[in-house]
Amino acid sequence: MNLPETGFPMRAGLVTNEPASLERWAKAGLYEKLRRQRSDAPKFAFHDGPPYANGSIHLGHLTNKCLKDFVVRSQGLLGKDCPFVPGWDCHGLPIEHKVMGELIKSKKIKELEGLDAWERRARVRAECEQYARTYVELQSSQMVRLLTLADYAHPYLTIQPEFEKAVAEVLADLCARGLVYRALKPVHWSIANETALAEAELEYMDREDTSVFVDFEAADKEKVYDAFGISDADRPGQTPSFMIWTTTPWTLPANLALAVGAKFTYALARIDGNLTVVAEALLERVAKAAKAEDVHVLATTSGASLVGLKYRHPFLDTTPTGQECSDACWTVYDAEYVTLEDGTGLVHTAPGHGAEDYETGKRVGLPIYCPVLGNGVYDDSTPEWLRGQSIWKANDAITERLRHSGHLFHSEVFTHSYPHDWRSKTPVIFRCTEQWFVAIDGKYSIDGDEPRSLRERALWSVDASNPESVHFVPAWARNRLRGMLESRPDWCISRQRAWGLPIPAFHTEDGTAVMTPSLVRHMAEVFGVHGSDAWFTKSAAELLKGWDPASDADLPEALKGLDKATLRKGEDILDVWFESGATWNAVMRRRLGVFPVELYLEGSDQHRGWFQSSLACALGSVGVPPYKAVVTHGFMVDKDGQKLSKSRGDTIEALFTKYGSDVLRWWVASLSYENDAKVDDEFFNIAGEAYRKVRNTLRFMLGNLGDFDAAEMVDLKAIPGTSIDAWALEQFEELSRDVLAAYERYEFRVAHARLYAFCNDTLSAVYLAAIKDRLYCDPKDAPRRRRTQSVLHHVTDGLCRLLAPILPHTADEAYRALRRVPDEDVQASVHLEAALGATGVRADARWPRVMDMRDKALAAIEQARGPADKGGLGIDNPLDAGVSLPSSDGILDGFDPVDLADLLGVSLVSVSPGGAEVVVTDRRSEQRCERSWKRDGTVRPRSDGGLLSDRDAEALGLS
RNA sequence: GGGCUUGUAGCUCAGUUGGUCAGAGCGCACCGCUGAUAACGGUGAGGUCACAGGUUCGAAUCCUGUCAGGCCCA
Repeated sequence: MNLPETGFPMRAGLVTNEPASLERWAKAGLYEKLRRQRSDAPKFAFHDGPPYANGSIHLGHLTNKCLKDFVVRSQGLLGKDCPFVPGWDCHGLPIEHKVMGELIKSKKIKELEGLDAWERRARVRAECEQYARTYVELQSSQMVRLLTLADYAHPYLTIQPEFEKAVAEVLADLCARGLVYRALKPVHWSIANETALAEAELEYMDREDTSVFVDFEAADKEKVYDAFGISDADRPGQTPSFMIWTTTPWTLPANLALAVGAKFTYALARIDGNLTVVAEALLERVAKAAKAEDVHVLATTSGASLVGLKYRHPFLDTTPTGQECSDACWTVYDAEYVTLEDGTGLVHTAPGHGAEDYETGKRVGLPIYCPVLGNGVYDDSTPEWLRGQSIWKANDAITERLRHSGHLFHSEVFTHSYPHDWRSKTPVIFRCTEQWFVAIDGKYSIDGDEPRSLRERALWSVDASNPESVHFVPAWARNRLRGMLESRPDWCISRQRAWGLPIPAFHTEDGTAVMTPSLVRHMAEVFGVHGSDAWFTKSAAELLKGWDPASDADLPEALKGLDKATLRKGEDILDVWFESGATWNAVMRRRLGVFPVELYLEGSDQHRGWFQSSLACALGSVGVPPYKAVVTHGFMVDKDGQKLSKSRGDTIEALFTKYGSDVLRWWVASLSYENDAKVDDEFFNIAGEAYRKVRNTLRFMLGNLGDFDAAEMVDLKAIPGTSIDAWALEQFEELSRDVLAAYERYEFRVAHARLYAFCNDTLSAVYLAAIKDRLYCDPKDAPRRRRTQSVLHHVTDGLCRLLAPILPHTADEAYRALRRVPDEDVQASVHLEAALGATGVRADARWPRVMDMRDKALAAIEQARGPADKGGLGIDNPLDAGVSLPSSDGILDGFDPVDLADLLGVSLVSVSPGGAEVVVTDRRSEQRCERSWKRDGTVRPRSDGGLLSDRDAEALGLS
């Protein structure tokens, strides 16, 4: 008897054995070795999007990191060279915020307060860098433990000088295209610290404010009456007003427009004598608030018919454009954000003091007017009675003024939740500041092509009718990206922080910003050599050594003679999205020398993030999208499909030790990743079960190859097509084709399902069951046994390779077990292999029909198991049965009856050429071979006294 | 509130351009094997295809709306 024997254990012990594999791969230098080995192979350029270097890896990263590794390893399997440089996003507010918090907590902040602004920033940056590097280390080790294959020895970090240089290069390109401009934009502003604040730096606290209902007199009363359809005879002589409600009276000096909702209904009403326009639905509440007694509606009309009407400002005579409401200012517009929640349904709009107001202002062409200085007082553009006054005090002054001039309908004090500066705990305001923008609609031309804007180029690059368009998986991702591109406003790329890449702009003494392409290119070189810290430690003159204003063609004539020493460094840093948007340049184009890249693969949130920022940067810089294909995956949700709570569940380390990476990866491979995936412990357990099944199939095959040497391999393509070995081999080659095709299309779920089904159905249930008899009982060297082992070896080898992208540890373990590689030999690895090629074997074309007959026969055998009164024969063990198979039109001609019997698990099969039905017979009266347990009709006592069949007697050398 | 997206057996999912199936795996139940054994094999039960309308000779598959989720905005 040749029973299975293998060192490949049934129990995986992933918790200890995976780290051993990692160590082995590290010793062998697997990543570098693979690169060398594939140096002449076609390249597959795959680019890692940088996760943020903050915190530990969690479930959300699991899909992303596994899917990426599936790509890397499956491309290797397909014979490609797929270098993969992992990256981290290291700059940005979350880290700076965290670091500042720690500095405050540890009182170290006090040490910094005495320093000058640049020194202080440099110190904070040093802390931030340390913080980021700590998390890069942590995450990197976790990703390694997840068995992902990447150049972890040489990651890209957005804080590396060469990376910073590459980002600045892209910025220089955009400048050269004329896409970068400076303009006003409202931001959260802390008056106490005179600085812009980000969302994360706000604390919402209750605050008491005065809210006012203000009447804005119509500029042309007749037009208002027209809008309400009031006939000439019915028109009152009085001039009607538009009533607004605001909680920030101090922004009224900056009022430039009113907004209404086009689809709402507005009433022209007389409220205690006031003739005013208010949303119909809010009229009652407004009247009640002011305790008005006499309310009478004259007429109603839609918001749409109010659009375009003009009004007079309650206390200003001229707009900031110097005109008297003949321009775009002081007009009623339609805006989507108008609601009937509260107020009057007419919204006071000050583009310099609100985000939505700003958008409206941009849309209809209003100036972005902000009469408030950084320290919170009005500037000289305001009326004398406001000039130099603090806005908080002005609230009262303005309210009083309105009251006296009869514009104040009502005012009341009330408490609401209001944003405060997290450090000074003082209320924050919206204030316009100068920011850097990338123009989305500015046309430019590259290499003399037709001038088109970033938006046009981006839309075209994702347009399905463009033959060179980006490929999207899943297909709807195209629409999602397009929708966002269509509506996105200009990109604000500046931030008022320290932890980031400085925007290399300088300012002349009169405040003019200087940032020419060649100046930025010069600074790119400086960053490349000294890192961006140089911006904080060196003077403008030092930084600009080597840049000659006189020969800078883009510098206005007036500035050509400027003295570099008089320039002041800009204090803005770049939006981190700009940095990650330029990774293709730093990592792929400059470092690896490939552009554009084959594939970007990220979560669906990156439609707004990385996919878009990368596209904008590349189109502006090179004119070509950075990626040829984009794959997106969904998010992790809990068991019930709800958003995953941050505090939930296990740490990633706990998952490693509880299940092992191969099990986690097997689970990820099973996901339809384009949708959201539910996570739960139970699912990992299920994945573990499936993993064990695959493992056991491998183990059984390895066991039966324990005495087989690859040198004994028979010529596979010479195997007769009617043999079950040819069938199995062909099944494997079909599997291989399907799995490789699925890998090529990033359909890991399909590959996963095919592999699992092949192990269970094709192998475990059919082929392995059928060949057991010959493997166990044929003489060791019998041609039939060696032939089967040859196929088994080939299939095992091939299967390991196909599994390798998903189960890197287990596949390698099995691959090495198959070759009996000693532990100390670290070189052999399945991950260096490509998939097996086709052998050219041709299984008989009748096999599908033979398998159909097998199904029928199995059903008949199942039937025969039942007791006699249920039409059965009472046969429990299939080996107690014999089967006669019908072979109409010669379907079974040339097939070996022993193969057929093994395929059915019965003792004997006879072929009946004229038969029509499968006939099962009871063979329990026949002798049973002690060795093979078959009752094949040749069993008789042998010379040693045992009851054996002919085959088994021969195997034992008995007669 | 808007853009994109999901809702098919207890669970995870397949179901191409509307008309042979309402399918697979897991789980569950029952049975076999005991020379893959903390394994292996076989059989079976389970669904008004989220809900409500509509188009059609006919819809899980097309349209509209509702409900419940997800991502990103507002």
